[in-house]
Formats: sequence, C-alpha cells, structure tokens
Amino acid sequence: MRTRTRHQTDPHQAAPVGTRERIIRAASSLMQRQGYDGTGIKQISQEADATLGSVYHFFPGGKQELAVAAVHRGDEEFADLLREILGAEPDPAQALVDCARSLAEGLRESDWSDGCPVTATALGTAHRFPDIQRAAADAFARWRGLVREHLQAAGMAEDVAGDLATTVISTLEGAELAAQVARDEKPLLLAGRHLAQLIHLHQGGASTV
Amino acid sequence: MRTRTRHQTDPHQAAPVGTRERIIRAASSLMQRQGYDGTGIKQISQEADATLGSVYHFFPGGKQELAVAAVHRGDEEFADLLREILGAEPDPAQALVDCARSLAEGLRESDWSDGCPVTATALGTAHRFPDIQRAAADAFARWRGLVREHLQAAGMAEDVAGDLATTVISTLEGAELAAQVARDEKPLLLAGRHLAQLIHLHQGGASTV
DNA sequence: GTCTATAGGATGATAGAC
DNA sequence: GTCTATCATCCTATAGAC
Repeated sequence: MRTRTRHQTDPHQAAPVGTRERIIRAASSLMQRQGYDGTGIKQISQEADATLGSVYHFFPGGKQELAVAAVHRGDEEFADLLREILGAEPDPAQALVDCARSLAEGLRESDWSDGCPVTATALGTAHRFPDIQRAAADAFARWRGLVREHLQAAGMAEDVAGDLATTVISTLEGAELAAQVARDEKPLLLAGRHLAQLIHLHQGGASTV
Repeated sequence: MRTRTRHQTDPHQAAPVGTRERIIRAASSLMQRQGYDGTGIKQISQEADATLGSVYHFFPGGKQELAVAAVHRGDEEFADLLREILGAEPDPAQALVDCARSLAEGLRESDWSDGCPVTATALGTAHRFPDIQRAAADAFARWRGLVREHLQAAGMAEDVAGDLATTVISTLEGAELAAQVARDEKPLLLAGRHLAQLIHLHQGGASTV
C-alpha cells in the first residue's frame, strides 16, 4: 500500500489537491469557456499552478488527451448534478423544471460564459479526434440513462422513457446554448416548463398547460 | 448607378461569384465545421480561391469581422430552410417533423460534421467578441420569430406561440448537437416527434402519443 | 515530479508593388 | 482589387537539468 498522503479523489476541494487533479480542473474549466482550439496548454498550466513539464508528465498524449480528460470530468460533474436533483424530487416533471432552473443559475452566475463543458470541448473537434467524440457521446448517453431511469421509476415503460430521455437531454442542451447566446435565462425556464408538460402527457395525466 | 456586372446576390450559385461572396461562403463553411479558433484566415483564403490580401481588403476588421459575416450567412441560410419547410406544410406539428428530418439529412450527408453554423462559430467566442454574440443572438431571435408566426397562423395565441417557438428552436438546436456527437440521427427524429406532440397539446387537440 | 529553455511550425495581420 | 513577402507573436511539443 502507498503512503496516500493525498490523491484520495476527494468529492470536492479538500485542502491540498494533487497536481494532476488541478490540471484536469483547469483544462475542463477553460475549455468549457473557450473551446478546444481557443485554449492553450500554457494557459492551462498557469491556471493549474503547474509547469508545462508537469502537464506533459501527466498527459503524454498532449492536448488531445487533456481534452478527453476534461470531457470526462464535465460528464461526471453534470451526472452528479442530475443525480442530486433527480434524487431530491420523485416527480420527474418537477425535477426537470428544477434542473433547468439550476442550469440557468449556473449560467447567470458565470455571466453567461460557463455552458456545457462537454459541448464546448467536443464541438469542432469531434470529426478530427475520435477519442473526444467518443467521450462526448458517452457523456450524453450516460445523462440520458439517468433521466430514463428516473422516468421508469415513476412508472413509465422503458422504450417510452428512453425516447423521452433523449429529447430531455437534447432540449436542456439546446436551451442552455440558446440562453448563453441570448444572455437570458428565459429559454431554459421555458424548456423546463415544456418538458414537464411533455412528461405529463406521456404519463397520461391531465396536462397543466 | 454602378455598372453592376455581377454581385446581384444570386440566390444560389450562378456562374461567376464575386470574391467577397466566395470568402464569406468559405468562412461560413469552415467555421461551421471547425469553429472560430479552429479556422485560420489562410485556410479560408485558400478555400475561397482568394489571396490573403483580398481577404483583408474586403474584411479590414480581420477574423472577427469575417466571423460576424459568417454567422449572418448561417443565419440567412437556416432562415431560408425554415421558410421553405414551414411554407410547404400548414400544419405546424408536421412541419417541425419535416424540419428535424431535413436537419438529420444534412448532418448525415456531411458525415456528421456540418452542424449549426451559428452555434459552432459563436460558442467559445461569445464572451470575447460582443459582435459575434450579438449576431448569433439575432439569428436565434429571427428563427424563433419565423416559428412563432407559423404557430400564430395556425390559430395559436401570440404569447403561447412565442414561448413554444423558443423551445422549438432550443430543442432542434440541442438535438442537432446530440445527433452530431452521437453520429446518429435518432435524437433529431425523436425531437421532431416530441415537438409535434407538444404543439398538438397546445392546440387543444387529441394527442397522438 | 518539477522546472527552464527552446525547437519547429503556424498564426493574425501588415506593407507595398503591381 | 490582387498578389507576395514578411513581421511579430503564439502555439504544441520536446530535451534535459535538477
């Protein structure tokens, strides 16, 4: 067994964070705002308080490998947010309203600059770097799975829930994009409300239009 | 009055196209696939069969001004597509199904590389270059307006139609993104179907679930 | 593991002849 | 309007000392 001084993959920032972790966080954060090509490795190393040598020590694959790690991190972060919100609200319709509101808050608090980390990194690189495309596809699939499970838990059939979950992720993603571009949270709030109506419709309940 | 030899802004490529027009097309096409930072001016000039001097002659503002022109072009192109599809199908629900299918075809035919031109160019640059952000916001607003008008023409109240149109654009945008990342047209086809259901719900008609 | 220095190439933009 | 040459800067990645 190692000495394990740190590196225990603490859930959120406990005192000292390993260099590798800091690099991943910096890469994910910067690529979320500036995209893959808009983010330099030098900038990442500075933001992470690491030297260029350390970056290439932990990520010999260079920028491409860093981007894959950043996408994975974004994947996990949004999955955690989804689990937290869905876990707190058994009614899937209301849970999606909460989810949209949460995304809107994050956007507004960052002055409309922190959108979906996966999208920003994968857009424009997907067809050049298959690894990044695959990581992004995995992220979308995982999020879809979380939503599908929640819909099934509320009594929906698997195939219907799966189809709806796909559209839920698409709509949240697109609404976050629209909100970011318009610098206005309205698209996200409307998306939450309309998704809730769509869920109600498929639950066979009375609609709340 | 000028001699107007060409430059009549021909709807689609009629024989000789002006240099300025070729540059805009190249910029729009390349940034659609590679984003703003992933596209070089030299690459644009080569794709446009123009010299670097010509590019800076027509666009003294450099890359930023080129990006604004590219976003405007993408705006117009998608607006034309929307007008064409909505004009051919009076039923808004069916029109949206057609629209989603059309987007899916474009994606598949380009091997999942030609997504939304506006999104790819604006994402990651919006908070750095206000001009680009504004052009992208204008595009989204225009598309939303076209959908809203079509919903109103089908008898829907203005405020309801406006809210729905916002979500329609968000969902189409997000589904195109999801389809691109997954290299699968399913997210778009499901989005079309679900949007149609949402429209039906707000028309008070019997749902076709 | 960390650091500095640097190679080798691409970038946005400009100058000035034609 | 078009072209070529070039500047100054930035980039990814590597080498090698510590």
